[in-house]
Amino acid sequence: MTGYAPAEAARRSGFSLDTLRYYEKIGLLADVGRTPGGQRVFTDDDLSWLLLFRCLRDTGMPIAQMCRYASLARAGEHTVDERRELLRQHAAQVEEQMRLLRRQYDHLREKIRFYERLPGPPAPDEGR
Amino acid sequence: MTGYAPAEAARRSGFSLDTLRYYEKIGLLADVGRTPGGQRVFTDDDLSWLLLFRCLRDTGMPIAQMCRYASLARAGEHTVDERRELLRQHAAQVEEQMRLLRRQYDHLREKIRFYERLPGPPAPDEGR
DNA sequence: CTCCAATCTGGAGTGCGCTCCAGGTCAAGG
DNA sequence: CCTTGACCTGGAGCGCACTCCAGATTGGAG
Repeated sequence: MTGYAPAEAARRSGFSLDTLRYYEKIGLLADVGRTPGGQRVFTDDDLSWLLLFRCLRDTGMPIAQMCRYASLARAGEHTVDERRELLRQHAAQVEEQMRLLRRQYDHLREKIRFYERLPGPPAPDEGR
Repeated sequence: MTGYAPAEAARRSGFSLDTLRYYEKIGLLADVGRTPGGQRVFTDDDLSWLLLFRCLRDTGMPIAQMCRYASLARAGEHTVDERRELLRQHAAQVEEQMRLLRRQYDHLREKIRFYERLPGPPAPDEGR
C-alpha cells in the first residue's frame, strides 16, 4: 500500500497543499493518515477521492455538495441511491452548462468573424 | 430609437438591476442615458453591449478583461486588432474549458454507470 | 549529528462578483 | 393632486473557495 507525501498528492491531484489541508479541515477529506510525527500520508484511496473532487470541482459542483456526497459515502451502503441521484442531477446541470457554453462560444466566434471581415482601416460600423 | 427602463434591460440581459448599476459604477458600461429626473434609460446599443457581456461572462471572462475590451472599443477604430486578439485568446481558453468540461463529464458519467451497475444491496466495492 | 527543505497548526486575509440596505426621489395611473 | 411602485445613491456586507502567514516541528540526505 503506497503512501504519498503532501507535495506528491498535490501534484497528482492538481490541488495546492493549502487546498488539501483546507479540504481536510472542512471535513471533505476525512481520516487522512499521519506519520508518528504528525505529517500527512495520503493513500491511493485518498488520491482517488481527490480525483473525484477534481472532477466535481471542474464541473462546477459547490464544495457543500461535495461534502454531502462524501458524508453519504462514509455513511455506508444504504446511501447508494441518494449518491447516484446526486451525481445524476449534477450531470444534468453539467449538460446544461455545456449547452450554454457552446452557445455562447458560437456567439463569440461570430463576433470574431465580424472582426476578421473588417478589411483594415475603413470602418463600416463600430464593433461593440 | 427605443429606450428601456432598468427593469426591462435587466430582463433582456439576464443581469440583475444591481449588477447593471455595478457595471456602470466600475466603468464597464459607460454613458448610460438618463431621464431629466436621473433615472436610467438603456438604448439598443447598451443592450447589445450587455448581451456581449453576458456572452463573455458565461464563458468565464473576468470582469477586468471585459473592462479592457470595452475601453479599447471606446478608444476607437485603431484598437480593432487588439480587440480581435483579445477575443481570439479568450475563445482559445473557452475551447480548453470545453475540452476539460467534456472530459470530466465523461468521468462523471462513468461514475454514474458504476452506480447503475450496482444491482442493489450486495456491494462489490465501496463507491467513493 | 546537523542541516534544511518539507510540513505542521490556527487563524487572518484575499479576490471576485455581486447583493443588500437605508433613506430618499421620480413618474405614470386614477 | 395623490398614491405607489420603480428607481436613485453611496457604501457596507456577503459567499465562496481558497491563500497566506508566523512560528514551530519533522525527517531524510550527507
